[in-house]
Amino acid sequence: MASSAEPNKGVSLTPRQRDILKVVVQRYIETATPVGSSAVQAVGGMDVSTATIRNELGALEEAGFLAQPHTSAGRVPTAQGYRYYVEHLVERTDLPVPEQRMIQHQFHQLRLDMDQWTRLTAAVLAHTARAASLVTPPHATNARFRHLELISINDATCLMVLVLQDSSIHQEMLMLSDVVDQGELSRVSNKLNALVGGLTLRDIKDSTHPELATLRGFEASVLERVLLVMKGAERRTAQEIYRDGLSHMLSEPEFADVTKREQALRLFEQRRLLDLVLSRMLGATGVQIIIGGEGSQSEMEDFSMILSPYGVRGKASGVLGVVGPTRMAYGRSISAVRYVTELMDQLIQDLFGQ
Amino acid sequence: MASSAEPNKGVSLTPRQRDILKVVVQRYIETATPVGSSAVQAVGGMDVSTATIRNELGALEEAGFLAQPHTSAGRVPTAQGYRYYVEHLVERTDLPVPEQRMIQHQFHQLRLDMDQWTRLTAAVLAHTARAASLVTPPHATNARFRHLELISINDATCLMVLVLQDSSIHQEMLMLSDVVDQGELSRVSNKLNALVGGLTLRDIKDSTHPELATLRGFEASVLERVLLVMKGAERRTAQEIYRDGLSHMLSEPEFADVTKREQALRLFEQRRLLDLVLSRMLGATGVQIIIGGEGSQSEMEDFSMILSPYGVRGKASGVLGVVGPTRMAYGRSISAVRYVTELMDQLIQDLFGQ
DNA sequence: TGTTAGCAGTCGTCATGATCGAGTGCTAAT
DNA sequence: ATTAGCACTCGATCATGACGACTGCTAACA
Repeated sequence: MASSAEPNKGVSLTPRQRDILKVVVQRYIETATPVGSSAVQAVGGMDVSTATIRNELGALEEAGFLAQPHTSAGRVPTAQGYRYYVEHLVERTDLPVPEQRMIQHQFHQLRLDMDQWTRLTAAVLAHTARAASLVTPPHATNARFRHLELISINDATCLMVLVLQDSSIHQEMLMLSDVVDQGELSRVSNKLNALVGGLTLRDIKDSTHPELATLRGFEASVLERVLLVMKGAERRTAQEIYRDGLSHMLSEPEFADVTKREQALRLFEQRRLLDLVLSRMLGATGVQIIIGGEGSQSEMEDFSMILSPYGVRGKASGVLGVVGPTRMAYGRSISAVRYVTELMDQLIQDLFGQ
Repeated sequence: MASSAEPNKGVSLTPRQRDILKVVVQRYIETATPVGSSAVQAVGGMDVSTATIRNELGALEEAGFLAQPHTSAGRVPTAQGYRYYVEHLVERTDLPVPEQRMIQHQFHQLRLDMDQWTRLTAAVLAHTARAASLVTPPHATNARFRHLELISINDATCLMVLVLQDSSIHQEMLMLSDVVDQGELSRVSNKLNALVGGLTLRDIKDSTHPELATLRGFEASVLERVLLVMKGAERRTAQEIYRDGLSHMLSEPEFADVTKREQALRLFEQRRLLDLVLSRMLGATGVQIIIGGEGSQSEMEDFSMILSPYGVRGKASGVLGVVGPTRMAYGRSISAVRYVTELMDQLIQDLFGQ
């Protein structure tokens, strides 16, 4: 299920230490306040004394799983502590069946286009995980030409609508150097449809079709633009990242602080960083958990992400997941991401599966 | 420029009172702290004593333009005070020319589709006004059929792509009851294109064309779906409201409070209320200023909006503007909204103008 | 009559300091 | 290995009082 950036060192925790670590993490996730030895005893139903627990807590801190904000405070999980928790300790529960039903219902209820569909996914995910969600629309990794339409807007402009095999739609305004009327536009688009219909970017470039080489000025420039768009469609994670549930994240107590809040908003509004992380996910398998921005920019230090690629690899796939503070409800979020991923896999399989 | 929900009663302020009110509002917008008599004297360069100013402040409070948070605090503008300010007192400056240049540059630099265009508008507006921005993509009030394309996805599904005259693109999945191959789909779309191309919703309904009445099962159901989509395109403010610059708003001091922050996020995330306000704007002319949610839901009590319709009325128009706390920088925001509106008017005129 | 100086009074803000208690680590006994 | 006990640390809370930013009012003044 989870990636492991670091192999968690030569750690071998005793069963009791694992119990204690689990209680500390769960309790801290719940209350957002440092967890002391007596709380562990009470909540965890331990039948050892607080002193023993204190010793164990000390050991866990020594090993790097816990930290103390200040001398007389309880313990707080470190990134490594969370990592161990999600890998070995968290219970992998399924979403309650009624909730599954409700979600399925929402998807089947509406006839949707891809964008609305993606938006709905983001909303459902945010609501279910009670966290901020991210979803990229599904798209193919190999752009394959499906259909081109050129529509005259005015004397100097036309609208180019390009549909790819993954049913993604790309539109662009074309500035014309000469006046070209709709009849001519239709002729050009028909010709190109016939010539490159069903081909991938590579196919087109490698094509030895005699007519391709002899395209005239305007036709050639349209094709060039088409190739550019197809290239863009392959490279980009997505035209847009759909987001929802920001309010869930910002009502967490860690964001009472102004600077923390601004950090969160920057992370969420700037496309740059998200693009980076999400596009990396496209190559992965299964639910990935990134804690404290492991490996990537320091801007994500205090955030965790639970992400998963979805769809049919190559044909129509995207990434979905949730973001939150490192102290996020991993259990619930993982369940939600996993379930929604499976659902999307299913839906896309039905549409694009061979 | 501005709408006036209330005709500002029988108010006649003396010149001095207007000066003082102006200083109080400007100063409060700047510092977010109540403004006292001595501050008015210092900032406003008044050559009367603080005592006199106090008298005037009392009068302004009496008249409903100012309020006191508590006995020994300075004055704070009321909604009515802001209203008077934006109607009579605010200086209508233009955006500095270098800034205008930068904005123009951004728009001309990129070849864009409508959605990217709208997104850029939101970003520019947020950045210029240093506030949260809202933009709806331009669309025609009378949906006019332009082009239909049906694309087979699999045996039971096809993708319907509908382009309207305003160059808005609408896509939808169609579930087929029978297997229909691409050839048949093309035949149907060609037929419909020929039949209803260039017509409005009304035209189509009123049409007496003999072939329209004799459409068979599948063809009829496609047309029906087309009409549904066109209807939807007319009614909705927009498929999507583009938002940006939320971080600007949330870093205002009034949103340090958790409940205020959640109120802001609800306002921004929920489409319902925004839809309502924005669609009302489509019928208006010029920059509209809504202070403290005047007239509408109480959920907007502490917020102001500066909105403006843009585009070519009927052919391709939308709404853009900014949102902020009632204590927002009206001057700058108004300039920004006005300038961006003019720019968009220009751009759309170039594209769709007769 | 409009303006102003002066003054008593209100009330939030801030720094101070005492108290409380949650939680620790250590030690010595079991 | 576990545990009871204890001294200690340190943030959170709260009352206190000084401060000062305001006010409104009154009485004198131009």
